[in-house]
Amino acid sequence: MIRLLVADDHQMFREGICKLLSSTKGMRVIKESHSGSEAVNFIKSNHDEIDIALLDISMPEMDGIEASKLIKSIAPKSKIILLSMHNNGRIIETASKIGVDAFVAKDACHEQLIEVISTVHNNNNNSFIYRSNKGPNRDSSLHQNYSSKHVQGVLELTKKEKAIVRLICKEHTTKEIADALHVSVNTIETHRRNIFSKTGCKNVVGLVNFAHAAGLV
Amino acid sequence: MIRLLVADDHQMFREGICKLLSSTKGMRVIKESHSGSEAVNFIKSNHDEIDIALLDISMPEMDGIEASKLIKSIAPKSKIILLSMHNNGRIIETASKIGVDAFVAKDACHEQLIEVISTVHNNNNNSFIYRSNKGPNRDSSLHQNYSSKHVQGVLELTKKEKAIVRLICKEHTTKEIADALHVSVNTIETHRRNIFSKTGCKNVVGLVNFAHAAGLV
DNA sequence: ACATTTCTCACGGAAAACCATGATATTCAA
DNA sequence: TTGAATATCATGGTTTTCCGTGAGAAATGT
Repeated sequence: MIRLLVADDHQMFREGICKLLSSTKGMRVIKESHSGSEAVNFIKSNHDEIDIALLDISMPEMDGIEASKLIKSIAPKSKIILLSMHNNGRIIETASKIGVDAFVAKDACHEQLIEVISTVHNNNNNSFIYRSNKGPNRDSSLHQNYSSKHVQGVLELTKKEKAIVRLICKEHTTKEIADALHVSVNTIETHRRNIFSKTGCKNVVGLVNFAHAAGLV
Repeated sequence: MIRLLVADDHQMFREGICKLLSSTKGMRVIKESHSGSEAVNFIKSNHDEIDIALLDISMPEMDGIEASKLIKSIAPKSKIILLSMHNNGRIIETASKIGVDAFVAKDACHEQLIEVISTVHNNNNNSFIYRSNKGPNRDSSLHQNYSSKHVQGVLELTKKEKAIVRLICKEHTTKEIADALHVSVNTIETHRRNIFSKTGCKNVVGLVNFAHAAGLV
């Protein structure tokens, strides 16, 4: 019996997927969560009750990537499968780097998901599984403009950078953000440049798209 | 027996919701579609087989809004319920104006959806139903800056405008878009201004967010 | 055929974004 | 404690966006 946790902020999707999984032989949904932090808290106090956590990338309070890192640190035996409706190549890369076991796009069918769950459950070689019907979207990587500093694998944004991305996505200008955070405009501009470097975006437009795919908004 | 059509490009969501609906007494999912155009085509050749169409806003080829208009014109008796993960106030407004019967956010639970389906089915007074657990997001409407031309109810973008929005969302500059469409930069700038007016966005960032909510990307 | 909308283009100007580069202070984990 | 990563700030310049305004041509629908 594979014991599952399912976290997704869209209740309708969560209920649907849980219904599908629950009616699959050998699987049981132990816990449904509406946010990353709720999922992490559950696992923190119920160490050995979950075999695999299915986490949506895009969630409020704490996104799937952040939640994955915490879960891997507090319960290293738990397997993690990320779900997402976007399939941004960079995010998939990040996921695999932080030890996530699989990435399944929501355009996959539920049989594929079930197959991945089984494989992950029976698999101990730490390989990374990717499933989608469209293939990873490499559009954004066309615009890669890494500075030499970031050539190698710095794929994650810092907390401050994430906060700035969120403010940008709320239509705030650089000046407004600088005022809000009580720092100089120059500082925010530097952050912006670093963020572009890390995410491979050409401009704010790409950044907003990235934020949607990464669940930052 | 309420006969349903369910259209959503994310197969996993579609399967889940269909499973939930199919196991509800009095409801039957007649047809699943992965795009707006597929849904429209089915209804075109199967006029009287569908009572209610559940359409996701965000779909490739043809979005839910576009599909709604076509369905209402070829099968006026069909009821339409729009589903969306975002709940942008402006889009909801548009939906109600074009005669959609209900708007249900994906953060609602499936009981709410079922209740709305029943209500819509038994309702002939053409009222518009809205269901979400968060309430419509009015953030973007804080930045309303309608020009006098558009004060009254021009809520929809033209085909060209939609095309331009899509290009903007692909990180193309105004000049690039002008070249691609073989028109002057001034023309694209005018389009941009009109688009901002219609959508109430402050800048491209807001526009990209709108595009995501409206299913244009 | 006529009115409305849509699409096209132009000019001038202000604001914001974007780029390159370099530098110092702080924080934090090894 | 000592690097490494993070966060801070600066200077000067180019490009792009954003705004207001006005207006003619093309397409569309009634």
